Order: sequence, then C-alpha cells, then structure tokens
Amino acid sequence: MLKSVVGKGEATRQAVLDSATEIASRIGLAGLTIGSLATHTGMSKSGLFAHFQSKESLQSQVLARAREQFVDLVVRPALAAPRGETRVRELFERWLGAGKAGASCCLFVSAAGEYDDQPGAIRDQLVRDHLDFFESVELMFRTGISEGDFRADADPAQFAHDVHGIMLAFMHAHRLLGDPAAEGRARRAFDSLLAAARAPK
Amino acid sequence: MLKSVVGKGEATRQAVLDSATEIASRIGLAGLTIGSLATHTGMSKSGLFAHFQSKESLQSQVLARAREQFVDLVVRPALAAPRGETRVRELFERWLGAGKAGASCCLFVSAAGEYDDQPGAIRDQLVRDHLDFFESVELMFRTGISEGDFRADADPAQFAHDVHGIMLAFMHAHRLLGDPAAEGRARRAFDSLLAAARAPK
DNA sequence: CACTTTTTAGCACGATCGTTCGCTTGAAGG
DNA sequence: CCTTCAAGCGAACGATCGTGCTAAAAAGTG
Repeated sequence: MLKSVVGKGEATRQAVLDSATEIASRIGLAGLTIGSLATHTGMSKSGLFAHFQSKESLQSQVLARAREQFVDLVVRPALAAPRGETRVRELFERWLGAGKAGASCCLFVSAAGEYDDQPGAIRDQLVRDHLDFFESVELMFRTGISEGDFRADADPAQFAHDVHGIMLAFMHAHRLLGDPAAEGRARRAFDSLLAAARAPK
Repeated sequence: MLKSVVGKGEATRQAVLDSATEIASRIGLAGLTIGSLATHTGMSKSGLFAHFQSKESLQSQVLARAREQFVDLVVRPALAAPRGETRVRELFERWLGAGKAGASCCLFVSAAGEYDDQPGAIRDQLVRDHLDFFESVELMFRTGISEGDFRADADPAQFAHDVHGIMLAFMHAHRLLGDPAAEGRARRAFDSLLAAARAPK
C-alpha cells in the first residue's frame, strides 16, 4: 500500500527542526545542544537523537532549514516583483524585515562568525549558501542594468557586497545595541547606494 | 624589600590572557573552554583557573584585552594622524589591517553575534565597547567637518554606521569566503563613502 | 482483531564541562 | 636555617555533553 505522504516521524523531525532553528538563531549554531533541544521540545534526548544521525547532521539540517526560510521570506518574494530597481528594492525591504524578525537571518550572521575559522562540512555549506545568495543578488542587479535602471558600468558584485554590509551593520545595531535609529540608517545607506548606481537620466 | 613591579602570577595571567584572546578570536568567546586553554598553555586546569574567579570573569577579561589590542592597533594610530580626512583614512586602513590579521577584530564580530540575544554582563560590556568605538569614529568624522574636509550637513552617526558595515562585509568575505577581491571592494566602498561626504570644492 | 514497522523512552557509557580543595613547591625575609 | 607565602598541580565533585543499545509504545496494514 501507499505510505502516507508524511509519516509521523517526518512530521516531528520537522517540528524539532523548527525549534532548533529558532534556538540556534538566538544562541548560535555551535551553542545548540541536544539536551536543551530535547527539553525545549518535550522529547527525550535519545528519541530526538534518533532522527538525526549525529550532531553535525543536525546542524547541517538546521542550516538547510534556515536557508529555506530565508529563500521563502526574502528571495522568492523579491523575484515575484517587477524586474529592475523595483525588484532590488523589494529584496532589500524583505531582507530588512527578516533581519528585524530575527530567525534565519541572525543564524547566518552568527554562524558565519563561529565557523569562519573552523574548516569542515558546516563551514562549506555556509560558504555555498552565501555564494548562492550573492549570485542571486548580483543577478537581480544585473537585470536592473539591462532594464536601464542602473548604470551600465556599475559593478554587480560590488553592489552585492555593499548591500550585504548595510544589512550586517543594521543587524548589529538593531540586535546588539538595540538602536532604534538602525532601520532608518540602513534605509538611508541603501538609498545612497541606489542613487549612485542609478543610470543618468 | 620592594616587590617586583609585576609578580610572577600577574605575568602568567597576562600570558594566559594572550593565548585566550587568540583562541577566542578563532572559535568564539562562548566556545572558549578552560580545559582547552589549559592544554594550549601547558598549565593545569586548576592552576589556570586560580587566576580567574570564574569563567565569566575570564571572558570579561579576554574582552577587555581585545579592546586594548584594538585601541592600540587601530584607534591610537589614527588619532596620531593629522586631523580631518587623513585621520579618517588612517583609521580605515588600520581597521582593515586588523581585520586581515584577525585577532581582536574577529573576536568582537563573532562575540556580537553570540551575545546579541543573551543578556548579562558580557553583553553589556560588548555594547559599551561598541558605543565607545562608534563615538570615537563619529568624533574623528566631526573633526573632519570642522576642518572643512567634509560637508557640514553630513551625518557623523550615519558615517560610523556605514563604515562599520563596510568592515563587517569585508570580514565576512575575507574570512568566511576567502574572497581575494574583498579588500579591494572594501576600499572601493570606503572611497565612495568619502566622496559622498567630501565638501564641495 | 492480530501483526509489522516505525517511533520514542530509559538507561548507561566515556568524555568534558566549570569549580573546589588540599597539597607540594620554590623563592623571599627574618 | 626556619618560616612564610604566593603559585601551581592533582584529584575529585556533580552536571552535562554526544552517542549508542534495548525495550516499550504507537502507528500503520491486512
């Protein structure tokens, strides 16, 4: 007979992964422990562990989950917006929104800091995700060039780098310092960036 | 008899602190363990622990040490440069150099990610350090305004935020992605920032 | 209903965590 | 030479880490 599309195990695995992603976004991917995760989900340590073959596998799946969330929340909606500057603006707004909400955004930021000097599968995965995302950003910007919104000699990679910096500075000011002016400054910096990249009328 | 200016205990405490700062800049402040630190310094766990009343105290002292290093390597040399844009440029160059070398720079970045959602003494200390540094940056920029190098209506806080973003993006690209183009992009972004802030001739 | 497979809990393991305590040691002071 | 004292070590503590093994409970299937 056909097995049900999602077994019970898969369902709880997803639920645990959700909790894990939320916890890891607060205390970091390396700081996530199986014991605390079990307590937080009301499961036994061993029962929970059975779903993940190792801690590294758990971390890897958490990272994959965060990536999904980020794509759903930020990248996909941006791609649904009209090509050109509008799409780039949408990307920024969604990204900013995700940064304010916490979740996947913070996870990538803190994980990048934790694993930038520790070779291994997790680091590799992190690098791939970052490169993929940068590529998406560059593509959106490049589309803006061919649409005539941005200057033809603008550097897409430089743009991706710059907007990434704006977001990182925003998250630090917002989450660590609790600075209420952070969002406004991020918007202002992004506007300047766009103004510099805009095609001369 | 006069006791020697620095007792033996103080000397080893400083040595341990040096090792601790270096380790913490690689694996994070929270990931630093007393056992590994003892092994790395060739001391016994208890002998080492005797110098610090608790792990939190150790972390706090490591943070203070990193702050000193950063001030010595970045802030002080900048203040020794001529007032105005030259000084701001010197700050950026030193900051970039410290970021490439690793050490204290990375520690603050990763620690900010680890403690941004974990209230306590460490987080408070981290916030104070960041605010202090931002204040220094703003002051240097403000001096540039009164020297006539920068536009009078430029926003010092916004400038500090923006250059912070450039450095964060650089460190991510340099340390996590190993991107050799990172430094050039950081310089380019900084030049654009300066160009926008410069007083009209 | 019985039966099979999947999912979970209980328990235990070696290692390591932060921390305490008592002891040895080597140098300084009288 | 004897005393004193800072400095460091060794052993041990309770807790928790990641990870297996086994049995019970639950879910799915006929």
